[in-house]
Amino acid sequence: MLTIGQVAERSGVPHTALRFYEDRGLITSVRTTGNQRRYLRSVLRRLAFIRTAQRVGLTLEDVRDALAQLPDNRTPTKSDWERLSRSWKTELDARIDALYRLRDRLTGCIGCGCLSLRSCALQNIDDEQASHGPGAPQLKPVLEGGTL
Amino acid sequence: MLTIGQVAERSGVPHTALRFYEDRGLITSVRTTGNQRRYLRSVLRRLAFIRTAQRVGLTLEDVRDALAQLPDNRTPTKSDWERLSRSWKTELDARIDALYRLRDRLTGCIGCGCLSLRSCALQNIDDEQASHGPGAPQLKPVLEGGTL
DNA sequence: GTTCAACCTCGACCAAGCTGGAGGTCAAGC
DNA sequence: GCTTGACCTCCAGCTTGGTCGAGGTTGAAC
Repeated sequence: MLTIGQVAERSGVPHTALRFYEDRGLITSVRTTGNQRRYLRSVLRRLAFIRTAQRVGLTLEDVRDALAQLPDNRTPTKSDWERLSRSWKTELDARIDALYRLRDRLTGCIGCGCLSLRSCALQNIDDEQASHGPGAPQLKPVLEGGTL
Repeated sequence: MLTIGQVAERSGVPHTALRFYEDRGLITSVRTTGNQRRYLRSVLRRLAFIRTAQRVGLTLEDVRDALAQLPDNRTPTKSDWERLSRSWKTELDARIDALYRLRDRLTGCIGCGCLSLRSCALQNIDDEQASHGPGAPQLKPVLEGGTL
């Protein structure tokens, strides 16, 4: 069993954040008779998961919901993992796609020579939209990644 | 030139957010003699860029810094684009990698059968760490995506 | 020339994701 | 048994990324 200080040191997550995560139900601890927190080593894995997920733009609520699917005090079954994985895969795939589009639009734009606002496809997205006729909102699909 | 209402409708970005973005220097407008905002159509492209970037976890400050590299009132040169692209590519690549690892750990875990805490690699990351000896913090590389 | 939706500013407020301090307790070492 | 650093519980405050409402102005249409 690890103290909060040991977990903070090993995980690189400040003790203040550890209490905050516990408060929000992302991690759990047991208490000593003197009311101090003690953590299972498995909390380090959860913390790695949490921080990675956060770094790629998922909220703590997303993470909490995902982790809630994993049992705390029994061995996770195959279907535990399947449920967690299924629910995340779609979201992660969508984010990966969005990143690719963002990156490729940028690097692609170098390739195109991009010396003019008039001749660059990236520059002229909204002109294309305008040419579809006035009035109807056309940006939504763009925002979803269609033609950024 | 578009009014704030037209931009809001076409982009799907609330007018409150548009003023907020302008305040933070992410977009610009010109004013009518009566002090109302008018936008170039190119603001729609910027908004698409902003929302996509946000969705994948970049901050408005990241976006502002990137967009600041693009000239507002002249045609961007090839080197304008190269600079923007270079500075983002590394960051985007890193985020894409992190997402892949997160996703593959999850889906990979289904494949492994994962019926036991003892036999699952994902479950045992921290045990491996512990086996490197006590004391030294080992999670940082995990957090960076090394072994989640 | 009046109407009225759409616009303006400004400041309060919100939620998420924390940090830091005050004031007090625990526990391992001397 | 006393010290001292690590721990505890509040709770206030910070930053980011906005929203909402009050109170006033603009401008296109009738």
